[in-house]
Amino acid sequence: MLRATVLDTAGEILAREGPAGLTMRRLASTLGCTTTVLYTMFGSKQGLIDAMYREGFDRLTALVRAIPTDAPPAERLRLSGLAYRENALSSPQLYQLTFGAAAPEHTPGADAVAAAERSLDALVEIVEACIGAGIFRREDPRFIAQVLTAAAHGAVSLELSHYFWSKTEAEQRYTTLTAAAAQAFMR
Amino acid sequence: MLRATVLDTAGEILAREGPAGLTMRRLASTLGCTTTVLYTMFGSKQGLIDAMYREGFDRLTALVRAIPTDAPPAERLRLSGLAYRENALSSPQLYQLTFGAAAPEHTPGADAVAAAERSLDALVEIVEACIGAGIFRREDPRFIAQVLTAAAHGAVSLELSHYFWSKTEAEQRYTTLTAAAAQAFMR
DNA sequence: GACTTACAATAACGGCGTTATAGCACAGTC
DNA sequence: GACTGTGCTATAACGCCGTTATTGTAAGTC
Repeated sequence: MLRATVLDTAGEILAREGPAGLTMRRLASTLGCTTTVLYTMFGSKQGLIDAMYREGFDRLTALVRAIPTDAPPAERLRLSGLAYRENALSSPQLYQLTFGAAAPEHTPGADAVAAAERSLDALVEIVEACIGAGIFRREDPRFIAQVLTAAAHGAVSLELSHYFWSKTEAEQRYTTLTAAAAQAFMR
Repeated sequence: MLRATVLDTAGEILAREGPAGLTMRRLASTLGCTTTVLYTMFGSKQGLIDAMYREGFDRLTALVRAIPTDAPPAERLRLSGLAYRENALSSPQLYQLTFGAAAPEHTPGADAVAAAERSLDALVEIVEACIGAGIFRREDPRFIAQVLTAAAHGAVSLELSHYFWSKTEAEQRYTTLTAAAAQAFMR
């Protein structure tokens, strides 16, 4: 039983039926195996969620890293903002998992935290490029990246809360807020 | 058995032991009653969560409404931003409940949605005052309030995610982001 | 006094995370 | 070839969960 297969199937169940549908028994029966296998592979359900965590962050990291580094810094920043939202909307359940909304009590392990850090690092590099190009003021790039992430997360998170406000203005709210956050650091 | 007593106790359990500790059986035994009472009172666990939802939003609404309306609009806006964060930090579990992080799958009922709307309305009024005072441009006050809320939520939500980044800069991130969001609508 | 209501106690249903037990198949090693 | 470990299987159990049904009791209302 390949680890990647298990994680893929878990992701499918999560996307199709939500967090409550993702149980160890259900995952095992979908895979055609027993729960024992899952417990030897991940240790616990928390271990499984942790692994999905990692995958969710790694996916975002890959998207941001796919932006050509030779593009103008402002364009890289814009594209990373779009990538963040598109990634979240394309697999909302996984997104809510990575940001604690789908698995409260979780307390991610060291691996998951490291994956989250790596995802932030990708944005930090772009922020540094913007500072180098004179777009941003010379401030702590990590702090800037955190504020930008908070802006993106706030808009996307409320957009995904599926009962809040009209959908039609969601994109406008997102671009307005992320642009406002970036503007705050421009010289 | 008073409804308010039940909700208070549920809130205490939630705050003390987190979402996983809040079970119907546990709540009943803490109250010294049987689960039957809870089910006749709330219909289901979802009904109970819905009621807590309402309470969480009503609390925020009350805090914002407590800001004196004769204060300068800019000051009212600043105070409402502080109130939002303080309310979230004072009862983080309830905050995460109201914003879907502690009870995924929930799909709040009409009452809960109405309470959320009322909470937004309180901010809309302040935004309107800011427009009237010439601080904000003449745009849809509801849209402005939504973007401001998204900014506040994004910063607080990541602050509460308890594994993300350093705590020490949390306040600075919050004020920076909310100020940036407000700045975007100033003339 | 009859009737409704709110509660109590008890028990059950199926599902959950998790663990234990026991057995089977195949790899590598001596 | 025998031995050992490893990965899997099947089965079952523990205690918890949300939820419901049954039965009974006490208080308040008409």
